[in-house]
Amino acid sequence: MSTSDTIIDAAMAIVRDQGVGKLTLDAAAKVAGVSKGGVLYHFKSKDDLIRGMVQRLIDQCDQLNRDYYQREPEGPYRWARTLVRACFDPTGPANDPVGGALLAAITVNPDLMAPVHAMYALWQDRIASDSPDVTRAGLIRTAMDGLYFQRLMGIRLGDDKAGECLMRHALDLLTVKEGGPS
Amino acid sequence: MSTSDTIIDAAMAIVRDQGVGKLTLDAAAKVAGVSKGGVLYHFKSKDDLIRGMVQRLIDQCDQLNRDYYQREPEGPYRWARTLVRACFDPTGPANDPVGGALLAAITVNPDLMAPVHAMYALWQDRIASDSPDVTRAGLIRTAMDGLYFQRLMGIRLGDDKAGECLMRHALDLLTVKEGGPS
DNA sequence: GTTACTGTACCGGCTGGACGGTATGGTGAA
DNA sequence: TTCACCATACCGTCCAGCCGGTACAGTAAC
Repeated sequence: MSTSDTIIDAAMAIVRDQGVGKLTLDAAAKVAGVSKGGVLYHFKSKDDLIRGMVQRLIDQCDQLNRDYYQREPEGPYRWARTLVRACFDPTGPANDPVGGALLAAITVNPDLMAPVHAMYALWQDRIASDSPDVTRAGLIRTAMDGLYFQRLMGIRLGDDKAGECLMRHALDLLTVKEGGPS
Repeated sequence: MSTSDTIIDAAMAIVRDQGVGKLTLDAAAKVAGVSKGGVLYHFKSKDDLIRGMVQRLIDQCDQLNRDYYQREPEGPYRWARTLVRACFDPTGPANDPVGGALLAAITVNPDLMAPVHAMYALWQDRIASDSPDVTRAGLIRTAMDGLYFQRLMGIRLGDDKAGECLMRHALDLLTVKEGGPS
């Protein structure tokens, strides 16, 4: 793994374990096993480091979604269903609040959220492209954001079983019933 | 209004307008029209100030929910419906990202989130108390968290009309149909 | 009513440390 | 010897928290 990736991993770990406030160039360097100069060689500034973290998160999420999309059967709400599945992937970046990258971005410099906004717009388009009821799909998608939010905030509402139920319920709402009511 | 409240208002305004990173004791003092010494007289430390902000937010949310609960017709999912209505209140703390208090808390010191966790548990109990399908109610509630998340992150997925649709759809899912499928 | 004392509310300067960023030195591979 | 890669040393700034004051009530004894 490249040094850049090692540094990003270190920064992610700090945010996850100690909070955004503890993310400093010194700390990231120490955890990554390099010097601060090393960090600043790969990232011109702290903003740049956070930019890297956000990009990493986006890439991971996007890759995860593409993988799940392949496995998801065709039909209406395919993208929305994909989003639900990916959100409950135990190894995905949604779990294990690696998403602290977002917290770092929005607190240090809101401009760093631009790539995230772009990605959200992209996902919105994807969902809209194959959802018979965009509002329904949007609601479920927003619920997935809620899960993300709860994980970021350290809120634990139910056990794994409750999470499983939630996922099934969400997928159920994204299944078009034959002859059912609108 | 007491000086303490004025200071909290000032801190909230700073977080909302300039971001969490700009929240310093000096800045809060300046906006509140007192000196830093004055701030530290009312709040023993910066953590203590953020504690006050979080508590204010919790109180506001709780009050809003109680108000809406009174107005909400009786029946199943009453608490869940209340939560949806309150979430779309244009004057409520959910809109207009005053909730930056949460960002301040989780970034500066995750321990400060403890009161929030407690409140979430309380709401969970309320919802569970009158929801025929707790998973359904939990999903909608999580979607409301998602809205909150999107607002915090500056993500704007649809216009006001889309928001209106989302609310109606959520309420619709919390309406027990006569003779409908389970 | 005046003096002495006490507590509340607030001011403003100071400092020690942390942190972002720079400048420069070193080192191994090509 | 050149260049990518990283280390070390250092600087300027910012900020939390501390502390010595001030103003202004009460209040109580004389």
